[in-house]
Amino acid sequence: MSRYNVKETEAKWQTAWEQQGCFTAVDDASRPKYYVLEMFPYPSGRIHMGHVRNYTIGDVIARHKRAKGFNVLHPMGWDAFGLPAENAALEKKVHPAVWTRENIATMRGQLKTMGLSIDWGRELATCDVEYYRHEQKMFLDFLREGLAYRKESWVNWDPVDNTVLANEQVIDGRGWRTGALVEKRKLSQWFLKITAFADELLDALKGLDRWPDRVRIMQENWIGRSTGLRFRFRLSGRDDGLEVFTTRPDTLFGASFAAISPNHPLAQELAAGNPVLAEFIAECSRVGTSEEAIETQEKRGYDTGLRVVHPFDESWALPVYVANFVLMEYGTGAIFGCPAHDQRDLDFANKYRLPVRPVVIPADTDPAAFVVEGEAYTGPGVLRNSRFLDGLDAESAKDEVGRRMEEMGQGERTTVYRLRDWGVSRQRYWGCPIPVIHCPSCGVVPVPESDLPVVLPEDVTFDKPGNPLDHHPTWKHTRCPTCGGVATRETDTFDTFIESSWYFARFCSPRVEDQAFTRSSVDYWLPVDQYIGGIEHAVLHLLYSRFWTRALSQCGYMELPEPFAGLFTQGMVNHETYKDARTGGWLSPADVAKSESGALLRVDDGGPVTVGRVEKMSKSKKNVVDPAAIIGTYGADAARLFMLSDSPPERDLEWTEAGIDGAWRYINRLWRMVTEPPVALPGADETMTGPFSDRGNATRRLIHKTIAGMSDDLEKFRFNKAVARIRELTNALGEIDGSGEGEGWVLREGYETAVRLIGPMMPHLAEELWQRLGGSGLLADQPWPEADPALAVDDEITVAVQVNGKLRATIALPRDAAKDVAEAAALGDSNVVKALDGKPVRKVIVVPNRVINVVV
RNA sequence: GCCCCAAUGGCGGAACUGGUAGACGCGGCAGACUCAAAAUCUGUUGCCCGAAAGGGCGUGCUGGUUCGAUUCCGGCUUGGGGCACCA
Repeated sequence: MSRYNVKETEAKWQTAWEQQGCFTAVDDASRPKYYVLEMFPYPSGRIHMGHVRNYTIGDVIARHKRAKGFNVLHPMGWDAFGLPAENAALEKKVHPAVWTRENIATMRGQLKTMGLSIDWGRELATCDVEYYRHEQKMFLDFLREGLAYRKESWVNWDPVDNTVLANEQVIDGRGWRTGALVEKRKLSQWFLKITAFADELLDALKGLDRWPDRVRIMQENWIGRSTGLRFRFRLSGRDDGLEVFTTRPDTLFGASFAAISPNHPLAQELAAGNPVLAEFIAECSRVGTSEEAIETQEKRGYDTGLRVVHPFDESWALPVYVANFVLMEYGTGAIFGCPAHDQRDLDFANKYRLPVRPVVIPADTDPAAFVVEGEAYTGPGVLRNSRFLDGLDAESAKDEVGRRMEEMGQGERTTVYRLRDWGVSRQRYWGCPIPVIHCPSCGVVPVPESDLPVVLPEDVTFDKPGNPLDHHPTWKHTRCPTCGGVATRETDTFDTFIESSWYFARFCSPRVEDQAFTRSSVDYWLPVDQYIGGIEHAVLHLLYSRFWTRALSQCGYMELPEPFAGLFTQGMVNHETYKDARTGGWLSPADVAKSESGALLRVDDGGPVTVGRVEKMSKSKKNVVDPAAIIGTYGADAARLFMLSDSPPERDLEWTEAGIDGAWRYINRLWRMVTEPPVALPGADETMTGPFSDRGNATRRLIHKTIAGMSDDLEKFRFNKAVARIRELTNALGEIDGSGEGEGWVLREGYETAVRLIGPMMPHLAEELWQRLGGSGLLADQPWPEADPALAVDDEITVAVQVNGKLRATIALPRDAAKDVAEAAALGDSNVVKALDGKPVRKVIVVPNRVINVVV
């Protein structure tokens, strides 16, 4: 029995594909294109199982589309700027550039062992000046178009390290390295006007019909377009007013307080003369900048003593609080609180003993008996206790209040968005320099295009906290392009989401030097036909890319409404967790083995191990399996097969030893089957002739059903079903010993089909078997098999017969049998007669080719 | 806190648009081959009653719509993703 030599075989075909330039994409307007793109990896050091899953899925699609005749673009690059490289610099004393480039070299080598059909000639890294110089130009164009501007905004500040912290570096309100209480600081920063496209970004979601619904819903909610009323309260005892925004003007007569954000100018003004309020605002600023931190904290407020006058009742005053749950970024930074109909307002009112007055009463409820205590009522209803609104439904009441406010000139109906402009300044080293100069006399001056690129200097040190660009002896010192005087460069760098907002376009012409991409290449290749990545990018990365595409189009770079026509979001790769039963410390799967009794023990000292939950593979829980080790042992095809088997790709997948073993066994089974057939196969160049044994005919039906089914499965990303189907076919082919009439032919057809169908999933094994079956050329260049429609459907169908919805029998009927024929056959079945027990038949429902339900 | 998603045998999952629940795989059990083991192959395997034929129950919980619900609707529970400076 010969053995399948994975190592040799996989290396052999990888070399063959590379030498023949199989996957090199060439612009060719005469052919239909297909652009497959997986989200490019951050070069963290080594590839992980999430990458293996992502790139396996993408490669199956790319190879399938190639076989279907498309001109496929399938590139790879590196999202190479970012925080981890700077952390490595601090922790391991290695320069971010060195660390990043070494990681890229390692990961490129690892990816190449996966046998992906990638055009490596288009590889790019975003930390290379050849890449980021173009986004500096784009930024200057955005500036010119009014899409970029400066404003003050808040950052997390570590007062010990004197450093700006990312949200993930703030743990329970403290800096991750120093443990110091984090403060909020105001800095002048660059913003991109994504809100200018809010309506477009929202409305265009409808057209993204090959995106998952949940991603579209998440983006819709993120943009958060809502219509409401902006109006002005009169402040008693003051000349100015307080402008608030509400989406519930109907509840105005249920108001019991007004609240402003701690960052509201009025709060700042009052704090100047009020140390207690100043302290309260300072406390609020100690919570981080993230919305999560703000929304989950206990709702607290400070009564300013100010009162606002109810717009429809001069004698009605409401207290004004500074409240920690009011966001300055949304609406006007001030609200009125109606506790009965808003949960946050109710929690607040209960804490500060403010009145709770229901004004929207659900239909069929006695208004006198309707009380709101712990839970706010946010459903529909009829207005009560609301003077001129009484009796109206909530929607009409909103209109009525809006109309009257507009009449009085005290407010206006308006649309607001939850979406905020995109802050792109980062006080970090390892990123693209922002191409502006600060001049003491001219202010902020853009770097002239002729002076681009602004190159990130690599001769920096990390011995002091803060941004190394600030400490660099010469880099930031320059001359003002306008007046020629002494000036300094901006030392902030761009948010790394910028690099990932246009890399898909750069892949279209990655080597062009004087522009970001050629117009003809993006006109041909874009949009990306199928984009694949994790659901964690559902909002930010995808929304920024959609914005960037529009901004580039506005600046004349291209004419493209949407960057990604199709999107697929894959699930995570999980693994069981293990702990040392004595110390409670996490153990890696490699440190744990099953004993003869079946218990899990430590490999090194035989100590007891407790098994924890199945969780996302993470370094902190040590439940990681290294893909390189798996590929080294079982080969890329086994790893790829396991990634596609069992779990549907959008769901989480649990990595198990048993699963990879199963994939490995299947590969060897297929190898043996094709290389050691039970009878000599007819030659590859002979023409197939019948007749065939009954078993042969049945198998041929299955072969063609498998082609049809698998083609459909691949189009719909049902890779787990595709794997099940190919296994079913393999099982059936294994039943044939070749003794029946024409069975040699059936085996040849079956083996060839199976090999071609597994091509996208297990390309190395498929290529090797294709060669051994005498196939011509590379399998990678072969067209996808076509199903014979006459063989792909059954003539006879098993139909279920139910009595009152319960299954009582199954009967065999010809395909598409007439209703009366089906009904007669069903009623004649002995089990059905028995179940009917002589009762009169009231109705018979016949669903052709599926079910017959007899109702008695 | 807010937004989004998921839940089916011992396990991963299948079931097309509301029409035979459990395809395919893993694991288990029994057998073949072997001195033995591994590998491989064959049979069997949702749970309960039954010798069998067959019957009852069963898709996280709970209520509804329907001739018929894993699938649609209402209310929960548990787990996961995102929340604007992780990528």
